Amino acid sequence: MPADSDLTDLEAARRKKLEDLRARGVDPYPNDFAPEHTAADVHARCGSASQEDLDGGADAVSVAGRIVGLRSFGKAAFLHLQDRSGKIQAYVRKDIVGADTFQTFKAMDLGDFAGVVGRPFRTKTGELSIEAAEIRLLTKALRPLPEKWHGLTDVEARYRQRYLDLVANAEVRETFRVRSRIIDGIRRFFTARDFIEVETPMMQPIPGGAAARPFVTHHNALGMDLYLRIAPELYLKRLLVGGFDRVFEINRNFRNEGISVRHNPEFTMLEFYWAYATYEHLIGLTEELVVQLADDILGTRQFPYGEHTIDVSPPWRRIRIPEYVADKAGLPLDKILDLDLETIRAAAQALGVRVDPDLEKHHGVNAPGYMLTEVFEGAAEPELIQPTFVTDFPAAVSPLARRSRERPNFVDRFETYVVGREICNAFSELNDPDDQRARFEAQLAAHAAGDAEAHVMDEDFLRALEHGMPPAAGEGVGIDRLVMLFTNSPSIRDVILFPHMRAARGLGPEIHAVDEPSEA
RNA sequence: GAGCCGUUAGCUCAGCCGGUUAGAGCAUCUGCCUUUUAAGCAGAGGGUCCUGGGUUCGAGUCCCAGACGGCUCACCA
Repeated sequence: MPADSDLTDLEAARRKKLEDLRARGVDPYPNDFAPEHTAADVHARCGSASQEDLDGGADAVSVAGRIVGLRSFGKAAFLHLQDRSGKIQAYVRKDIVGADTFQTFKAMDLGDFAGVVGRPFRTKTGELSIEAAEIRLLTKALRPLPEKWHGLTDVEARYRQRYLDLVANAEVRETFRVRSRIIDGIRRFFTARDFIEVETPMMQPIPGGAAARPFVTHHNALGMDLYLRIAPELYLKRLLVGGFDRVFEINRNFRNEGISVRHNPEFTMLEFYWAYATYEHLIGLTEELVVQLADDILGTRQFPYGEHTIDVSPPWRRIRIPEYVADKAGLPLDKILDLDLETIRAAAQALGVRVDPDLEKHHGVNAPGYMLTEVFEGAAEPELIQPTFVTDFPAAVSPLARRSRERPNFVDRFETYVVGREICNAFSELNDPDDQRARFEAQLAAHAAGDAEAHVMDEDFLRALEHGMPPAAGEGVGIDRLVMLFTNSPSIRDVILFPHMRAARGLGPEIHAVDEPSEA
């Protein structure tokens, strides 16, 4: 217990009550009260009942929750209990519960957990309430709740002490309920289509499947470095080789990159692979998935996001990268399709897009493809507000995707954009092991030239492809961004319960690794 | 990583051009109060003004450095 001098007067008052309760033989932390109803149960059961109905003798209910409102008189009080379902008011009278219980009740504060047993009734203002025949202290809270009217608004405190944010802010609770329903809806969507859910390694000896910088950790017993995965792709494809020809995984990816309103170091991805399908099938499936989630969770296909109204009704708009750039820049499409560097450079100029000056150094012969993608993203992303499928990516930026039959410099791939953000990335999968090896080698060359995020060679993956991977299409969906969209949340931190922050002074980590990770 | 902005009581916030003992509401404590719902009435207590330097007769206020946070940009999904 902290020294008295370290306590605020609010904490000291609560500890005094704690000691007084113990002195009177009241356990401030019991675990023998089992509520039979939630607040919502009581409202559902009695919500339509009139005062006369209830006076006719309603059955007693028992509820438990945190005291989030308390209006106390001399010998009676009203309080609101909040549980997972919502709030219910209780009315406590000294002449009903008895002097001893009432004395215990007087030691309860805003923020304590309490259990109430009693019959529902209506107050004279009409609010459904429980007339307490019994009230129990279930947990004494030693620190006060945030202010009842303004709640907790300090963003730093909201993220660092999410538990207080959840207690104080109903819309935050709702956001995370929606998140849960989205993930549940995705599971049901895929299992209904005969996909099986799998879990592949989060710690990988070779970080593959995406272009990103990984976190490194170290396994002491094996004496080897492991990487937190940046994507599950190469493992899920191994499962296609193994005969699981419809698989999905919902799990975390980790990328050692910047933090922003759209980026958290760990984020949740849905990835799924569907054998004998193409990216065209995935376009239809993606529309179906999002529409079903919108119908089930929001009950509408038009909903607000910031200043926009998003409409997910299919079919969604489609844009082909070469056509878009040629058209916007007023340059010939055939030159773009040939990946003519000077034409693409002219397009960047015409569209006012600044391209990475190291592109050519890093990517060599692949540079035109990278540059075209940058030009497109720079020019188009801000206007991709309604759901849009962007197709015809250059093969150079898609080392795991199948080449387009009509446009061999391009691949059968799409990204889905909503509100200027990528939320899906999908393609027909490359299953030609020799082409895959050549693509890896181009990535290795880019890495050697200075691209820290280039893919690395994975010989076992190539060996698996040599055993034969069925033709397939695969897709990744950023769950956090989908939840942002559905909950009208401006920051990814609003949809991640415990987003990453710098260590707070005095509350930072005190554990240090015994074995330091070896130098990468 | 860069620029801009912020940090005052448990919470939400005032605090003017640098000038008495840093304020308010809620919360807390004491008293009264058996249908309130931001309950009410009367009184009281509560501060590392983010941290460390500096300027000044005097710093919450001005300057410098740092910590943490927000926004924008960069990287990226």
